[in-house]
Formats: sequence, structure tokens, C-alpha cells
Amino acid sequence: MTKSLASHLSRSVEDYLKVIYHLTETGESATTTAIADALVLAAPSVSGMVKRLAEAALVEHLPYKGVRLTHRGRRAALRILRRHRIMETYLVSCLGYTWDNVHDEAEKLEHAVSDDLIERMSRALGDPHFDPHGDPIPALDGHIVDVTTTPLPAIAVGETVNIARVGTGAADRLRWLADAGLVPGVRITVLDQQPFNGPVTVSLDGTRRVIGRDLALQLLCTRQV
Amino acid sequence: MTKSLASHLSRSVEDYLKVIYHLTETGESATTTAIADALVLAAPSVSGMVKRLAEAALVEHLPYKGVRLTHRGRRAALRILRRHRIMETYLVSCLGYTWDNVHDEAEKLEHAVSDDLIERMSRALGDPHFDPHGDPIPALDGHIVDVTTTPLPAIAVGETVNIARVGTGAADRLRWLADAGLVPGVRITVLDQQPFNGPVTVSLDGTRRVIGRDLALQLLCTRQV
DNA sequence: CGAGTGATTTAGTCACGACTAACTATAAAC
DNA sequence: GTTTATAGTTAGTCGTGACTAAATCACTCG
Ligand SMILES: [Mn+2]
Ligand SMILES: [Mn+2]
Ligand SMILES: [Mn+2]
Ligand SMILES: [Mn+2]
Repeated sequence: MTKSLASHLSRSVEDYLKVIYHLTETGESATTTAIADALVLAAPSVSGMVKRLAEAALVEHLPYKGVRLTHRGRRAALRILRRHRIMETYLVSCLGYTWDNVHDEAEKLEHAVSDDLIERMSRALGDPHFDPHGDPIPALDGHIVDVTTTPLPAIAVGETVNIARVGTGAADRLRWLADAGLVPGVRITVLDQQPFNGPVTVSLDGTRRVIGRDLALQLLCTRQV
Repeated sequence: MTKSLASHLSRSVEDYLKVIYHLTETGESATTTAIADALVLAAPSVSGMVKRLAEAALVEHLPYKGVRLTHRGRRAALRILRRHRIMETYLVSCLGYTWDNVHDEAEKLEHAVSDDLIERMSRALGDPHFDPHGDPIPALDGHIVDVTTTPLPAIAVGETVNIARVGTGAADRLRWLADAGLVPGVRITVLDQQPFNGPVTVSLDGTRRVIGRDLALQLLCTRQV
């Protein structure tokens, strides 16, 4: 069977695939409720869509267990992810957006732009490998780099690391981080780690920053090379 | 009643409104079949949508006669038109598109971009008043300039005019015109007008161009100031 | 092992926006 | 002033993607 669906995927389908990809990527299993929560939909809506996705051979469905992307589904998800992240990067670099307000725009545009436009944007940006939040941009062939990062609270006092990636999309957090200069690419040294889920103190260009545990957990760092 | 519909209009609704605007603008009456032809839809689909548009107070429907935009409908149409034309201009000026391949992209993106993004693009372009085809870009408040133009075949031999606007969206025609340098803003002098729907000969920067009647009719000119 | 609980699926409905087939209004032709 | 062609509308259907209410599965706990 594998119904058509080949050429054009609807906005809904694309968003489902992306959410399923994210869930499996972060280790969670892509269950009906997890998908429903992520997309703010009722569970039966997801059950229905999952059936259609399975018919279209975009996912494998193990009833009552969850869902896994097929090769086709994964490729489709990565294609949208590429669009999303290039779009975000373009909006920030070329149109003066700040990293805390690009997400919603990209969430819509990722479904509307042509491959051609995305590749033109990518070229205009010098074919970047990371978006403003430090998330890797999948290549055209679906390849995506896997950067191993460590959350800031797990870095030892005295160590110097780079901020590689930010694990939140919340606009207020992103604004606070940007104000504090805590953005991907920046180098920081851990000055203090308070126990019992206490704050982390780092130095950035010689100035101190105290970062609450919650936020610190979302600062994903790489060690110096 | 005037059903919600206030905030978000669907892609279909927006395209209907734009087509209705175009038809009335060019003097044709916005009949069911005219709309159906323009959107490549079956007539009953249009009948159905017209009913919904009327319920939403976007058009006034005189059964068996046709349809007219209400104030709200006109404003909505002009908003999409602004998006479309700014998008086209941006794609050409900032992303290396040629004027013969921007239309399809803009046709989709006009429904997906936010007001904010469009205004950022407009600003990046220096708030242009015309798109690459010479079509006027409606202002934010819905105001749109009305340029009086004359089709090239109606210009007398010896007269010098500016090409102001191109009345075709056909990619092959646009490519030919661009190759010939016959684009909006260019100044040409009519050297010859052959009778019986014959071609027009013009000079452009001292070189001759012979233009078939069909195409010449789509070159809309303004006289020198 | 059976009961209970929470997750999941099924059943049935709805709005949107397309379609075809069939009917009807309008206006031109005789 | 009928007839007739054409344009427009109504009726009925379909696919998509959402919903609620009800049924069912799977696992945990006593
Ligand atoms: Mn999206
Ligand atoms: Mn991002
Ligand atoms: Mn459109
Ligand atoms: Mn145009």
C-alpha cells in the first residue's frame, strides 16, 4: 500500500515527524501521550495520525508501545530540521531577529519554503553547521553531527569550557542568557559549584556570572580541544 | 453572525481574496467562473467558498451576479498583496532569484510569514514602492498607488517612454524580456509600429529591439515627466 | 492471580475545502 | 415569447486533521 504522500507532506505530518525525531533523539520513547503533549493535541488525534503515518511508511507503529521513524520518516524529519535551523540562522544573521524570537517564525516557514530557497539562504550564510542556539544543522544528505556536550553543573571547578548549545527555547531564558553574554561559542571558566542544586559561578571575559541550577543545566558545554 | 475568521485567514481564503481583488482591479467582474479559472478550481468549489466568505463579511455576494470585496476583504487582500510583492522583491534583491521564478515561492510564503518579518524585509530593502515586475506594493495602511500606464503598442513612433510595469507572469516571457533588457525603469524610444498587429521596434541604449505584438501589449509604459 | 489505574485505541462527530452530478437562473437567439 | 446555451447553485461525497466519549490494553500492587 504505502499511500502516496511521497512528494508533499502536510504541515501537520511534518510537525509530527519532527516531534517524533526529537523524542527518540533525546532518549524518550515516542509514545502517543508524549507526542500529544509536545504538539498540544488530544491523544486520540495522535492515534489517528500515527495510523496514517504508518500507512505512509513514515513510522513503524508498535501498538500500545510507541512509534519509530522509518528511514523515510527520519529523512523527512531531518529535512524539516534543516529548514528550521537554517531559517532561524538566516533570520538572526540577515534580518536582525534575536535568538529568542526566531522559533515561532521558523516553525511556520519550515513548511512553506522551497528546497531552492533554503539552499540559497544556506549559501548566503556560508553554509553554517549550527543554528543560533548551537543546534547542529542537518546536511542535505541527512547527515547530522553529534556533538557530545556536558551540562554546566557537571563541569568541575577550575575547568574552562565552551558553551556549545542551549537546551531551552523559552524566550525569557534566552533573553537573560543573551544579556549575560552566555551564548554558544563563548568560553567560560567554572569558578564555583554550590552543592544541593545550588548555583554555578563562572567567569566570562574576566567578569563573574552566577547562574541558577535550572538554567545551568541547559547550558551544554564542550571541553577545550 | 459574521463568523470569527477575524484573526487568521486560511491560505485558501487569502488566495480567493487576492484573485477577487485582481479581477475587480482589472475591470473584470468577479464571477464564479472567473474566480474558478484563476484558481484552477471547479465552479462549485468557488460557490461554496463564496458563501463562506460572505458569511465572514469579506465579500458581498449578489447571487448569479458575482462578488465584491467588503472593506475588510479589500484590506485583507491588500495585506497579502503587500506580502507577496515585498517577498518577491526581497528574493530578487537579497537572494539572487530572477524575476521569472519568484512568483511561485512568494505565492506560498505570503501565507506563512509574519507581519514582523515582512516589515523587516521591507526595511532591509529601503521600503520599496514597486516589486521586480513594476507592480506597486501596497502600504501598511492599505494605500496603493495607481500608476497610469500605456501599453507599448499605443505609444506613437518617435516617443520616448519608461517601461513601468510588465503585465505577464509567464516565466518564458519574463526571461526573454530580461535578456533583451526590457525591464521596469528602462527608457526606450519607439522607432516603428507595424500595422495589422505587427511588431514594435524600439531603441534601448542605442540598440534596436523588435517586440512581437503579444509581448508588446504587456509592456506598460509611462511617458517622460 | 485479580483489581485497579493510566495509557492507548476505537467509535463517532465536526469544520474545511476540494470534487462530480444534477438542477436552476439569466440572457441571447430565433 | 419560447427555446436554448451558458453560468451559477445545490446536493451529496471525500480526505484531512482535529475533537469527545467510550472501550480496551498493559502493568502494578495487594
Ligand atoms: Mn512547524
Ligand atoms: Mn534553534
Ligand atoms: Mn498564495
Ligand atoms: Mn510581482
